[in-house]
Amino acid sequence: MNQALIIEDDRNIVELLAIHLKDIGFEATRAYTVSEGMHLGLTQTFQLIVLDLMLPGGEGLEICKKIRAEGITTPVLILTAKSEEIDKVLGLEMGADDYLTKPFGIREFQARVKAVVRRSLPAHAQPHGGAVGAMQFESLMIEPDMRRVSIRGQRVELSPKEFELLVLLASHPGRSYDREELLKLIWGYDYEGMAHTVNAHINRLRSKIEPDMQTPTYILTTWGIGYRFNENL
Amino acid sequence: MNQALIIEDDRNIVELLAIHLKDIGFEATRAYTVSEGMHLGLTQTFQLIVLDLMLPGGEGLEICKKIRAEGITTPVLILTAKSEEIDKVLGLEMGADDYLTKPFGIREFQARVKAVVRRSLPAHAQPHGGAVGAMQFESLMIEPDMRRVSIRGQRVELSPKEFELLVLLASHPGRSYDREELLKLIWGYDYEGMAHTVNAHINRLRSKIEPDMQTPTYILTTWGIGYRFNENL
DNA sequence: CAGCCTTTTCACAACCCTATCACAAAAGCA
DNA sequence: TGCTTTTGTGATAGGGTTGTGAAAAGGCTG
Repeated sequence: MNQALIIEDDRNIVELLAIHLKDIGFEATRAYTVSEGMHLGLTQTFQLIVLDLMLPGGEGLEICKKIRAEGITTPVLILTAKSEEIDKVLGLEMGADDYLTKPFGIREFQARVKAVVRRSLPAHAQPHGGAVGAMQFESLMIEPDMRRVSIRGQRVELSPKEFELLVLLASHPGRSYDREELLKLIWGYDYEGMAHTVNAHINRLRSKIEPDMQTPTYILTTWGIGYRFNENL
Repeated sequence: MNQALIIEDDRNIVELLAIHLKDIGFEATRAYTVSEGMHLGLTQTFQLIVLDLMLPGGEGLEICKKIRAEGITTPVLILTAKSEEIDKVLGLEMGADDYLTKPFGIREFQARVKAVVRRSLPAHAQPHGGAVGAMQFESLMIEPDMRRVSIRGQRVELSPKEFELLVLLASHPGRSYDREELLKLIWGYDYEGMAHTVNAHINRLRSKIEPDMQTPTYILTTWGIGYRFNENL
């Protein structure tokens, strides 16, 4: 399994990241301070480093700089608070590969991790470009790469949230997600909204893709829990 | 598949180039130093060499010179920082076929690669006349090779950015590109401008090719994401 | 079958995103 | 160099999306 180094002082976030890194094939090593992170980063080998910029006891960027100075090319994904957007430039100049502003959605985190890691691999190890990951269920076609959803070849206009919900659910047919989980995954790990919001979005999504709203074909309700994508298609 | 040699010390750029060379049919061999590059360039056969001028441990141009001295005619595409424009003359005199200043847009990189490689092939291997790869959508005709766009046979004058945007979008109808992606592809891999800039260009482009600005025919908006070319034409 | 809890549906205000215009800076050209 | 075109960005108006309340409908439990 791939090794990831998380350098972040907020333990809740560390565990959250660790869990979702595991989903996509990473085992996480944890560092809660700059010195810890620096030490681990220089002495062990990782396929990914996740680095919080705002760390007590030192500027997070120093780690990035130092690691690059040592000739280590491990992809680095930087986490930064919203107000520090200026650091984007700085981060990329220091050798970071991508950055994410808090609070971010877990799905976006996973997507960015996959992207930077993919870039770090040699070209011949790349999965083929184009329509990778297209999914079809009866007359519903989902093409995440093109950001297109169509029914019987006819494109359906989905809002960002609707699209993300559909892709997430359709990626794991039969698995039920409760509303809190969906909020974490799509809205962000510390989103302060009501779970009820998810209902409204599912409702709007269904109205766009379901032939019959009374008896949904694709997005089913797991009563008392949340929603799932129909696994019998 | 064609073989390309990339000689460049920044690994991020190397991988970026490798990925996009693959798009246009090249398999990349990587060299991170002058000596590596020199050795590979002299001992293996490539259909393309991409060479960074600013390499640690030696003048990049030496590689070019040496290779040409050995009678190797592989097309060489030179990468150079903006301030070193003087080197253009020098590079071309040393036997380079084209050059590109950093940061460059991925699309431009691909276009230049295609151009130098095409020039290096014998005349009978050339694709036929100018209209190769022309695209027509209703009354809109796009001829990338001739850098010409026309509506009902009437030529439309597009600025460089407008033209590139149109060709890129029209090359993948139905696929949505977000603004950041367009900036990367057309403006350059580390362009630091605002995504909002894309809006302005799309707006100007539309005003030149769309019959009705209120309901665009060709360039559609993917709300919350970016733009796409109409796939139903 | 009644009561309670969950989900669905609808409406709407606040918010965010896009379209558009204007203008200054930058780049290209003569 | 001076002129023209292109380009980047701010400001603003308009439109779509989103979050939430409230009521209706549906399912579970005793």
